Parts: sequence; structure tokens; C-alpha cells
Amino acid sequence: MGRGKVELKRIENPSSRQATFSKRRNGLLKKAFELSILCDAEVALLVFSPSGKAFQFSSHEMDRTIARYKSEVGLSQSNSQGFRTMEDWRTEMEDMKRTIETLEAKQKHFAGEDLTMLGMKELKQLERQLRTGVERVRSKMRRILSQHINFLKKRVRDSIPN
Amino acid sequence: MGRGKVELKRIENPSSRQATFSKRRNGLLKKAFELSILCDAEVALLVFSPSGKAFQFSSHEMDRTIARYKSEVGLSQSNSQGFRTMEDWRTEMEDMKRTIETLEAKQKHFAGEDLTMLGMKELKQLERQLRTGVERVRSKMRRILSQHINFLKKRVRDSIPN
DNA sequence: AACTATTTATAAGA
DNA sequence: TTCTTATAAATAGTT
Repeated sequence: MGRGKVELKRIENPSSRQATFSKRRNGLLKKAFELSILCDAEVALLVFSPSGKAFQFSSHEMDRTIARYKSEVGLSQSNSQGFRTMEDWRTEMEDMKRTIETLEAKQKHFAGEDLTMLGMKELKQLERQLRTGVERVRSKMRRILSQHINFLKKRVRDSIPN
Repeated sequence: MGRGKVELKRIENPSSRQATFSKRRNGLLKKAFELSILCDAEVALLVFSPSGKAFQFSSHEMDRTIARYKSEVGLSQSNSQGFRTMEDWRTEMEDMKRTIETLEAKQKHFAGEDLTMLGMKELKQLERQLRTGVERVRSKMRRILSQHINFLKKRVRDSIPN
């Protein structure tokens, strides 16, 4: 519904993700409201933006609808396992942060950015890796192209009666 | 969105109310799903038809989202300052995991691995990026080399008395 | 359940 | 965020 078709996957660009979130969130809330009115249905909708902001709609008392859902599902659900200390979380988070930093640095190196800290040895290694990458990508492209060509040849052959 | 415009009020005819409910319920569930994917949002939707039948969608565990809502509502004052809930930690961790996955995938692509899922368009873009990277790395190497050479030249000049 | 004429939602751009 | 506009989607009325 817009200038272009959009594929169903996380929008990577943060600002267009935010813009889309804002528009679609409004659309969804509106439609939830309309459904409840038009069809006399009980509707509850909770939305949390990636940044943690909360939005909601409920045709009746939210708690009532939630309670209705819970009774519907059954009153199961116990939170047994998995005790982790805050310290465990902190440690894991920091590990991940370091991982991300390392990966981002490598990424930049592959893009030829931030090369200041690299010596000749590392640069040579990097160049080799990049050349290998280029070769593999080209090889993949050639394979795809030849598949297309073979497909076309077959069509041509098939279209010519013996 | 149809042959005619409808005014926003309860549809009196029971069979068209049921038909509309069925169509719009599906549309609403679909849009809730799309919002959660496209914008990486946490969404929970509960719908009860007038006849009492239940429908639901939740991007995460329904109970988790409901708990998040309740904590949001219940602790709105103490939380608005700077308190981080376990939920916030979990969310942040998940974001980081996704980031790492994305970065690792890119890394592989730069190395020419895991190209299976890429189309010709992406491959061409990747090749361009790699070529740019190679060029920049080479340029950096040339710069370092010429510095070395200049340094050596200077030593030679300085070692020759006037 | 299908079929379309229309209405809506919304992607992209400013 | 808001407005605009071209297009993609949803869906009302009908079969």
C-alpha cells in the first residue's frame, strides 16, 4: 500500500523503521477499534515499540479482556527454571558488546575504512581476504549467469521443432 | 475499502456482521504480524467474537507481553525515571543478538561465503564494496611504502656530508 | 469461498 | 512529525 511494495522483514534503516512503525501502529489501532465497533467484538491490543514505548487499545477494560484470555487458555504457566543473577546478565551483555565492537571494526576494515591502526602485514592479509572474496562473488555470479543462459538456450531449442 | 463506504457503527444484519468480522479479524491479525516483523515491535492482540470465540496473535510469549503491559501500568511512576526492568535487559540482549547475527552474516558475505541466498543484484553490490575495499587497502599500503621510502631517502641524504 | 469495484492504508519523498 | 501523492492492500457488496 504505498509507492512501492515492501518485503516482510525487519526494516534495517532505523529512521524509516520508526516512520513505518508510527504509521502502521496508528493503522492497526484504528482497525482494532473499527472491528470492535462494527462487529461488536471484544478486542485488546498491546504494542511496544522497539524503543520500549507502549501503545494500547481495548474495547473493554484491558484487565477484563486479559482475564478472559487467561481463563480461556487455562491457568497454567509457572515460572520454574532459570535463575540468573544480575551479574550473569551483566557479564553476558559485556561479552556481546565486545563481540559487536570487534565485528564492526572488521566490517570497517573490509570496507577499507579505519585502517589507521593496521600495519603492512595486516593490510596485506586484508587485501588477500578481499581478493578472495571478490573472486568467490564473481564465481557465484558466473554460475548464476550460466544457469540463466542455459535456461534460455533450452527455451530456444525447445521452440524449434525438429 | 469496498464497493461502498460503511459508517462506523455496529452492523445490524447478523450474517453480514459475521462476514465482516471474519474478514476484518484476519486483516487485523495480519497487520499485527506485519508490524511486529517490519518494525521489530512486540505486539499482542486478543479478539473475542460476539459469539465468544477467541482469536489471538502475539509476536512474543503472550504472557510476557501481558506482564510487560502490567508492569508498565503498575509501575509507571517509579519506572519513568531510570529503572531498568528485567524485561528491558532481555529486550536489549535480543537486539544485540540480532545485531551480531547480522554482522556475522555480512562478514561471511565479505569473505565470499554463504552466498546462496544472494541474488545477482546483491552480488553486484557486494562485488563493488569489495573492490572499493581492496582499492582503499592498496592505497593505504602505497602511502605507507612511500613514507618508508622517503624516510630511507632522507637517511641517505643525511649520511652524505655536504 | 470467489470475485472486483472501491475505499483505505501506506511507502516514499518533501 | 506532518503533508502529499502514487500505489499496494483491504474489503463491501455480490454471486
